[in-house]
Amino acid sequence: MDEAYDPQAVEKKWQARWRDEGTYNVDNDDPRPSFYVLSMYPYPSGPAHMGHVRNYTFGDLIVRHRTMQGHAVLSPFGFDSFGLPAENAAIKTGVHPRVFTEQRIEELKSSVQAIGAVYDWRREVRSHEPSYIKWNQYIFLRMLEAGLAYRRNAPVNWCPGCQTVLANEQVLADGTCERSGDVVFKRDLEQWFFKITDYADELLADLDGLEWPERVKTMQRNWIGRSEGAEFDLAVDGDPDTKVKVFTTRPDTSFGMTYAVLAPEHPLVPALTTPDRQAEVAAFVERVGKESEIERMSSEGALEKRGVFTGSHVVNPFNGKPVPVYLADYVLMGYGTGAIMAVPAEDQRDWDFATAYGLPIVRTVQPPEGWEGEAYTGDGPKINSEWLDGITDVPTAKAQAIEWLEQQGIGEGRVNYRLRDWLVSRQRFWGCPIPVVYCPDHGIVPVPEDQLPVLAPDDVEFRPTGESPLKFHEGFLHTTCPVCGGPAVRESDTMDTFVDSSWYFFRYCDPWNEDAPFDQAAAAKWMPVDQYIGGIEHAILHLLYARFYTKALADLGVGPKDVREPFKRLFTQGMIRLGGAKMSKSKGNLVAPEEIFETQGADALRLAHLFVSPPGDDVDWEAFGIEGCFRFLKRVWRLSLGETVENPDVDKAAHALIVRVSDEFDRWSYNTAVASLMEFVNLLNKQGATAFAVDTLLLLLAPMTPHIAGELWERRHGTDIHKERWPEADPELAKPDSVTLVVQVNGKVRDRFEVPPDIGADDAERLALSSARVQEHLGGNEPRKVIVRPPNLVNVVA
RNA sequence: GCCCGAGUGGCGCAACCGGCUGACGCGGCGGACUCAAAAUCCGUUGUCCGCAAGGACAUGUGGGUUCGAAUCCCACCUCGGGCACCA
Repeated sequence: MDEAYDPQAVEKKWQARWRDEGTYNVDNDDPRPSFYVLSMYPYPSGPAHMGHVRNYTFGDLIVRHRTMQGHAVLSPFGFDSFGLPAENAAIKTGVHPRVFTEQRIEELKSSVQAIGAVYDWRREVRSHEPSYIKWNQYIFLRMLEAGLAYRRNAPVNWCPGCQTVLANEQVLADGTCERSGDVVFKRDLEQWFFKITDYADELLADLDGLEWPERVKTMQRNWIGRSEGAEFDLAVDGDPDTKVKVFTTRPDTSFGMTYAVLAPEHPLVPALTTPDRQAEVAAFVERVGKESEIERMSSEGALEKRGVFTGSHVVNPFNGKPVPVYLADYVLMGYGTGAIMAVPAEDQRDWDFATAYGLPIVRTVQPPEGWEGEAYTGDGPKINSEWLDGITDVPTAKAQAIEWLEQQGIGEGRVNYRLRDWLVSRQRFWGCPIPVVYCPDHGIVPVPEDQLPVLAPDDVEFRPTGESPLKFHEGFLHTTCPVCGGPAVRESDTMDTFVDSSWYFFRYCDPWNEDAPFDQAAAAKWMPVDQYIGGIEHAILHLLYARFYTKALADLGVGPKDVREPFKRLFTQGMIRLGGAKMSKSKGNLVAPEEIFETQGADALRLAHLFVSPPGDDVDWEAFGIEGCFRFLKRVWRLSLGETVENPDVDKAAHALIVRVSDEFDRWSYNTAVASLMEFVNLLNKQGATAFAVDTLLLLLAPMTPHIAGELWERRHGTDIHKERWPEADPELAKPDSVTLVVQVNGKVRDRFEVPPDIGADDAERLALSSARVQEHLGGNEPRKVIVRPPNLVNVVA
């Protein structure tokens, strides 16, 4: 009994057992009801940090809890093992990215196991392995075949110092290259895209059915950015065959159009520029072309410098009046039609521009009485709008304007999205090669399926040029055309690593499959993921791409037809800070989980993560009550191995505890669940521990602190607690014998009574009025009113 | 600027449906054990007044609804996050 709690010994023993026994392996024909729990697969960056620990603690708790509840729980793990850091390391040290990456994987894997988190390791997936690359490429080709993957010329970030394209993430906030410090500018290049915009509407609509945090759904809605409006033609004044197409969300305001604006890159700019405006327009277009995205998007800067008059006019089809055509840097070629009608009275930005350039302002919506603002964007009756006048609300006017455009045959109702197609090609080595070749005679030719995977060669040289070594590897580059057998060139770009992470959760269902990315029936058994867990930083990119992929796979016949959303429930955990700052390697303020494993142990650390705050909140490491949790576990240890007593009151409390903690687990209220267990241990220390109480305590602790729970249960019973069922309370015993009746006078607590839970209203009132303290506060007067809420409260109103 | 979210002891937080504010833990204070320390255990701990019994005041600020508000409504302040020329 005097043996002290030794977390290191206990944790090592149980981790080895789970690994060797495969306790949490689960087969695809498991008859129990299935449940899929998944933590986002990590980029392997070395040993786990506190963020990982937090993530995997919640995931593991759910895996173990659901298993105890009788589910077959799929809990796989893998690695997002392609990516830039490994390539940068290769350039610096000459070590091949694979060697570098696999070392990091082993480090991360071993510290994930040291947390005590359990997975079916037979299903491990690593995105850099040929078996994954093959099916990643296969899906790409299916996308290509279906027209969902395409190649086109697009403006991308170009760094002149590195002589290469950069990902958006590599461009710093000030518009410079993170590596060379050069100013990045836009350059047109042939790139591969996925047609995610085909799914814009479905991606938006299906958000409604997901049990995700509202803010993540809102972020996705904003990102997709659906707007309804109309598209119509403006004929050029004096040249009616040339038309400028504009998009607007407010066709009802068209009578108030006093000018039109084109993006500087708009193809009609040369045709619309009159000879006398030539020099000024050319200078403006050149200047905007040289501006970084940051400068251009900045709302600072004098409006007078942000536009230029072309010299031409277009005709407003609504009233036949000509209006001047300007160029402005704030009109973007990539959205809508790259041209707008400007209605300064109902759009603040147009108002500002019109004011700066002395252009007229005509209101078409009557602002409310006392309106003192400038542009009015609210609802109201139409004015100055001929046949729209008299309509009292904007939506009706909008619909009529669209109807008119369609009747006239010059425009139509139209929906636009902010969402752009997904640029997936990267000029990098350490990624999944794009499996196509370019033939002089046959153009883009997919690599035949039986030649997959296309693997990058190992004998490459990593040079600090910023360019992919694949581009210089003659043996890789030169191949033959699968169609004609003639000489052809391989694509040397690789895929964005977000492609890898867009379907790995399907592969986990059937990672052994050699004939397909995964078997449909296996995927249908587990998918969608019942509980997905990860960081909020993936709120848009990964989660949107994975949703797109799931829909596309279903439509391609690769995925199960009915699985159109990958993640039914999503939980995003908070960030870990230290002294207010975000915890990160670069800031050097990392607390290594190893330090805790070697002292208080993984169980104490897990418990501290659960206890410190509600799971979704950001937490500060300084707030962690790791000592208190360690102390608590030591008490549990002593209590469980000590003498037990008989005490029906304590057994009763244990039944109540089961009800309470089960409810707290269901509500993700893990911090209060820990508090409940601590309170219970305090009770056992005072009133003595019964055998049932200790067993209950250990069962409830098992998902949270699995090592110590396993050890103590084994010492008490010789069996494995992790094969036990989650306890169930006897509802009769869980009911309290008495409750506290609070007696208030005028809403202030003046007395308390212990009463039976089924006390009647009359008895409660009588008891309350019998209180000397209540009578004192009544001062001899009759109460004006008595509110009775048995069995908890009586409020006497004096 | 717009859209979310949050403000409760010295600190992390709890109070689930409008009904005992501060559970649980950290920290502090006092004590036991010890030559001493660590570990462990016990007590105490919102503020103010009072010897005490007790009382008053307390959930960012100001109003409101209600027998009763941390909780609901209105206005404002502060902090955190997201979006930000998207026509």
